[in-house]
Amino acid sequence: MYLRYLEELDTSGQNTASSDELAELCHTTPAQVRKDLSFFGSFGKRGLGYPVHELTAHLREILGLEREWKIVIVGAGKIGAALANYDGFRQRGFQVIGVYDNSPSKIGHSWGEAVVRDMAQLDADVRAEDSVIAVIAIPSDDAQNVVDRIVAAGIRAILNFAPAQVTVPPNVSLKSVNMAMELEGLSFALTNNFSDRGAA
Amino acid sequence: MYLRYLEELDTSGQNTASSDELAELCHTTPAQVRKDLSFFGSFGKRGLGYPVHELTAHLREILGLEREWKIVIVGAGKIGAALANYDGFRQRGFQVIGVYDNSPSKIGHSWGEAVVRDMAQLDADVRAEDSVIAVIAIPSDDAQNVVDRIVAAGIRAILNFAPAQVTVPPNVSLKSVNMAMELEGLSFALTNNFSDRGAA
DNA sequence: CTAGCTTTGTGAAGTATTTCACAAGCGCCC
DNA sequence: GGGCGCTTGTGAAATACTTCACAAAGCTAG
Repeated sequence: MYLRYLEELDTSGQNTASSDELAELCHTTPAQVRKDLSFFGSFGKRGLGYPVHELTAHLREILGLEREWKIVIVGAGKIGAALANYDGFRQRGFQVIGVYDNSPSKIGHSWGEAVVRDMAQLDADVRAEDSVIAVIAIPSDDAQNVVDRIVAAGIRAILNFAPAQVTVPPNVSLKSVNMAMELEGLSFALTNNFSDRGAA
Repeated sequence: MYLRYLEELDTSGQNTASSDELAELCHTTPAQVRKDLSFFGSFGKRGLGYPVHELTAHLREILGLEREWKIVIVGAGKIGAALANYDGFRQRGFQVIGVYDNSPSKIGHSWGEAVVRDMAQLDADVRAEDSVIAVIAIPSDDAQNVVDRIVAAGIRAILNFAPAQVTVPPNVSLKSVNMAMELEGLSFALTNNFSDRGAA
């Protein structure tokens, strides 16, 4: 989140940003900002603040964003199609290199710029590439099977949109986005007057 | 998350579940399960575990899911269209009652079952309904404007898919899903061998 | 070069969350 | 009905996270 705002400040031409300023942007406290950043190093200048451009570069390095990441989308249903054409990924430097499905009615069909390929090909395609993140957008029932398969194909990071809790070996990173669960969280907040100021 | 697994156990006919069992399903610890549930009441029976069916009902009540929630999707772009037709919402009992956009080329166009209506109508439509959650699926630039507008229209809960940090008054609940940020989290995990076992 | 204003980096203090560990309750069997 | 095995609910201990507060710098101006 810091990176996002720093990039904004950078393009707007601002040279330095204080922890106060970053805190306000990120809805947190100056002390929090300083502790967070100090975990990775000592980037600021006392009396001045943090050098926006340099800190941006440092954070990109820390996050591993210097490397070019590629994405394969698994599942060419509604969500998969939307993600395949979602500009946000490209804008943040993630390149969608393929969309896969195992339904014959979808294979070969082209969606936007991407052509849907057979799941069976995913293995080979992924082994050829390095630095691939898989985005799972398939029905819950198949989720674990497909995940096991792409893990076997050598994928080390998965972003899961299937509303199912999938399990991966400890050397694989997994993040899940469960939209219905988010809605249920909002339902709870409303019902109990919590006014959940949810994370980014 | 407990609710999700309890429903599964319930349909599979299991009558009781111990904290050990729930912990394993949810990738947490038995003590955590017991503390979490005890916050809301004393649902279990010592020596036996938790009554699956009853606890399911309790959790649904706690989460406010007895009420029927309605959803309006704001933005008929790729993400909006996908969400409008996403079955997961319906499956979890959320009813999509409208899709809105302000681009004339999209208004009137029907997407799946929903017809895209003019944003200008949203005010009136929402005031007529109670228990509406807005799902924001528009470009970042407009996000804050649109959010201000629907808040003014009386919406009290927002699920934001725009990759922008929006601000809402304290009596409004907001959750944001930022897909690019999730990917960057995975990038960090991979680059630093963290093997992030991300939340649901 | 010093005084004064600003802002970082960081131990220490203060909160919050998680885990431990065990008494108390429940069901079952004899 | 009493003993036994199991599992909850919960204070207390342990751990994690956030905030405080202040010394150590840097910048500016005179």
